[in-house]
Amino acid sequence: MTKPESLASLQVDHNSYECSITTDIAVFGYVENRLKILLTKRAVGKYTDHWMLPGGALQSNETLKDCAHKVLFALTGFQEIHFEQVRAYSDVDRHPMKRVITVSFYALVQPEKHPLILKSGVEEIAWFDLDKIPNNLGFDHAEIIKDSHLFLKNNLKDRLIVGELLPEKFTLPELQNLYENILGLELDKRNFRKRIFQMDILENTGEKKIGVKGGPMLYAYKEA
Amino acid sequence: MTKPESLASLQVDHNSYECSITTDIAVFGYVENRLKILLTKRAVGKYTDHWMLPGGALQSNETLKDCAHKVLFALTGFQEIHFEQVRAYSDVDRHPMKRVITVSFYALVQPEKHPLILKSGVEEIAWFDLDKIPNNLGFDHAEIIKDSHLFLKNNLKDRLIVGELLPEKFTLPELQNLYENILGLELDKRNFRKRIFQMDILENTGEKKIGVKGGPMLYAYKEA
DNA sequence: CCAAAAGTGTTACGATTACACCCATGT
DNA sequence: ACATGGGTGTAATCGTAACACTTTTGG
Repeated sequence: MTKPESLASLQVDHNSYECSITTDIAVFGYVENRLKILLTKRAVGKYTDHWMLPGGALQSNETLKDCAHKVLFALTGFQEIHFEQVRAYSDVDRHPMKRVITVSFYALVQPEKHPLILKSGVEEIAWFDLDKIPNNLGFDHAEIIKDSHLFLKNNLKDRLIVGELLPEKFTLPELQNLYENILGLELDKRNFRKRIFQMDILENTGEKKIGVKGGPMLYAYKEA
Repeated sequence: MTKPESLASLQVDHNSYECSITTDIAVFGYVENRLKILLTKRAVGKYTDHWMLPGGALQSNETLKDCAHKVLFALTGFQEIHFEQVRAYSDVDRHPMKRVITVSFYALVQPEKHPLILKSGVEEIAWFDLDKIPNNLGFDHAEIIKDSHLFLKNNLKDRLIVGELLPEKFTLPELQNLYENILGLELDKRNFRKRIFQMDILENTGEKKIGVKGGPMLYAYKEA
């Protein structure tokens, strides 16, 4: 015999338990030859004196991805960013005020294209080196960052989703340094070039980057 | 100037929008030398005449994983199953009655250890061959199954998480067949054995499986 | 002109693939 | 006894990793 009340609770109806949902976004950027993550201090709420990921509440008329777009725009002004869902976090006590479940996303942006401005409700905003993250982040955001970084690493193995992190035209040493930053290891120059060229995704622009010794060629992603 | 109302809505407080949450579970099993998935027909609710994944509503005092355990136990009696989170689904109209977000999990079980019984609230329950899934599943469960199967395939590449799908002692041809079913391709017998033995995770029990021609050796996962 | 960084090929190694016969068992 | 499936090794190929010098440019 199964308890009838436990079965009733399985079913979604108008009396079902409901819960607030947020999205938190791990935005990675590549600044000063280092992979960074975007953190904010918020003007209101519980964790006003803690750095945390941009994040905010889901509304009734939007998907989680919509919500991520909205939230990031409201807190940073960033628009037309590509997101990938990472996972959901549901510890009962993860939010100090009430039960809140969060779904995390990651995004890759070029900081040069997206200057940091203080939107209202945001007290501070800054890029943090991945190994210099404050150790008193709000909520479970340290764990979310760890998971998102791992996700990014794993995605790098297969595809080359790094486009968003670099300017339109970039040099191969810049791309290699980015890979090394994401993966946290050093790569052989010649083998790296071989691999990238084999992928057949870059186009030599014919231009050289000036102001850099050696005069490296500038590449861009192929059309089509 | 940012609109103040959009910012207010970001913050989680006592007036925040709340929404029902469910977990749906893709339970894979290995029956009659085929990889299968467990589907149910429910006695109540919107989709009574559709097959669907076991799933149910999150309560206030449980994590998503807790919920998955509870739901699967209530609908099948299965206990002590290992779950992995796959992803969240949040289309606004994915549930016909009201807004419901679901987080999917996958699990691997041995059907022999978990005979199918009809628990109350369940009208039918059965293992379905992955390529013979009814085409009118409830909700977005077809998509969830597709994603979960992909997740399983990808996990197989690295680790050997297949333990739960086989009895304690099994033969190498059985293991190979399982791999072939999950991956959907044929593997070379000798190369497969080489790979598995290199992993150094199996222990030869010294016994032979009887009732099978050729007299195959039985293996078990190593301790420690 | 010197220092610093970019660019370029080849070889060695390990991993993966392809492939065919004998042996053990159940019927 | 025979048919069915289990078990075994080697050679060829491919992908990956190791490695040093020349060229270009800025200072």
